[in-house]
Amino acid sequence: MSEFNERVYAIARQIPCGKVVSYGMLAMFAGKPRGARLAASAMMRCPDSAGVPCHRVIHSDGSLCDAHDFGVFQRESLLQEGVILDKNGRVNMGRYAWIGPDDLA
DNA sequence: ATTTTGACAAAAA
DNA sequence: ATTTTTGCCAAAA
Repeated sequence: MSEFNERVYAIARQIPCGKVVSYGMLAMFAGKPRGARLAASAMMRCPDSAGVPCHRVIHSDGSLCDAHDFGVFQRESLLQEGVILDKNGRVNMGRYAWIGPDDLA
């Protein structure tokens, strides 16, 4: 597994319940400022064994993922964690965006 | 080796 | 505010 992917998973595991991050931010925390799509590819593997809360990673504009099947799972998971979605089904990033991993602040 | 393909995102329109 | 275009970068075809 690439160094980048490892870091992506390690960081994603730190996302607290009830919070979310964009693929872009996640990529940035993992050291690849322009790797949003790569972070997405990594998440799509979403190793359950690694306990990665892949449903907490969404689009930078607060909208959820387009892939239908995953999108549904993601919406339900977030709602269950108490994340409120606006009438357009989007997350208020100002309120729910995760600040970043411990070893970064 | 070249082209296509994403669970993306910032910029332009 | 919403839709389209452009740029991204690794993996798969």
